[in-house]
Amino acid sequence: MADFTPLFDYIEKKSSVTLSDDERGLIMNKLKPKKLRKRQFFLQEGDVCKYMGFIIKGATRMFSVDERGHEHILHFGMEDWWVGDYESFHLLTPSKYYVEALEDTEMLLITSEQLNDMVRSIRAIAEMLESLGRGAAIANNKRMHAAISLTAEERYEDLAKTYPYFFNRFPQNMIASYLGISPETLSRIRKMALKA
Amino acid sequence: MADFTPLFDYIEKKSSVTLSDDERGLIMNKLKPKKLRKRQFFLQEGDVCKYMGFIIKGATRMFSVDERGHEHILHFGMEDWWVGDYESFHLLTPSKYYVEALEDTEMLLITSEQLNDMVRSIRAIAEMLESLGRGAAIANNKRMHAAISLTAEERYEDLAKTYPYFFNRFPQNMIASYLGISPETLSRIRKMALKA
DNA sequence: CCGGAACCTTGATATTTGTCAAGAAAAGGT
DNA sequence: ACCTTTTCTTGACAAATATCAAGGTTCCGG
Repeated sequence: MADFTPLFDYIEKKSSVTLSDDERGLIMNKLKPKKLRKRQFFLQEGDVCKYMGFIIKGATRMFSVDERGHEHILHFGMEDWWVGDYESFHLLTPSKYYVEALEDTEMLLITSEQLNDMVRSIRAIAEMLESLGRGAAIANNKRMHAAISLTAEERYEDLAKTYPYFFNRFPQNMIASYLGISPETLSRIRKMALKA
Repeated sequence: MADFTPLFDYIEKKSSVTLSDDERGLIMNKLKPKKLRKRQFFLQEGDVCKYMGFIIKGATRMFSVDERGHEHILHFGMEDWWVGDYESFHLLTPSKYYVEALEDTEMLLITSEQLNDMVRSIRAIAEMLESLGRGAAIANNKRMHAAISLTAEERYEDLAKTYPYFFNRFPQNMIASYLGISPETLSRIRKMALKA
């Protein structure tokens, strides 16, 4: 039996609405548990992202691979985050991304139709989505602003402040990829930062 | 008397819901027309962004200024776009950005409370916001992906495909700022592109 | 606990992009 | 149409970052 507690807590926190027992039951019927082993893929390039996943435990990365074979990490995922290619999920277009488990991961999956059902029937879900959308818009703006206005070093420092726990959890070469710089450059930046 | 037609059309298109005459009247009461002359500021750094503006006619840019005095354009705005600092608008925090008219501009302004009222009373508005949020999330992901994975030249080509009309409307140095590169680099990239 | 894989660092060098400065071209106001 | 301001281009040079290669760690599975 999967543990839905983190999801219930998350919905109530994001929506500031309490879930009834009926609603909890409904949610448990709609979301389907899924386990991924480390290195297993949740989504592969070219596939349609049929599910969004809520992470109960574990971590993921979403990345693309360019013509030269280089990987570019667009998002990490961890406990209490939703993962998946939002564009593909909503438009049903083939994804340009991979989503891969970085640790053994437990998720709860939902399809687009099921999500729409729940938005209609459960007020807390609708409000959670609004809140999620707002937060994402604000976070995206910040990250985009950093990308166009900061140097690699400043982006590193910004990330270290915003998501310090990334550094305990993800290998440095992936953090470099997330920042849009090479692993070597990140290594050198960190050496500088120690002295300063 | 301000012309609300573009806004009505926009709401109906985004929501796929038809507005009643009552709803149109309500909208006309809530949104307040505002004209900006070229170079006039809609928002200045340090101020709270009390209004979001829907552009009827004209164009704007939203930008920050760093310690070295360099400007970084995060967003352009033009007809049928909403402009303002979303973070400041929702959290009522001082903005880090300026929003400036690049042409004589006519907008319709709305406050956070008025928007909330309308979301509750007019279904089309709620759906428009959902659609807007979805579209913004998708566009943000694309732009962020471009920022971490493409070279300056590739980002230029991508922009030329996605928003070709930017080049007719905005000076090249601003487009460079939007791309996160120097005006000189953009000039050189364009020269290369002609030959290739 | 051993061996391989993944990860990190460092150096040398190449490439990309930024900076500064000057002049040319274009745009805008009166 | 003229003058001023803004914008664009070009060149020389500097700085930032990527690439390639090698060696040293650390981590993990058997």
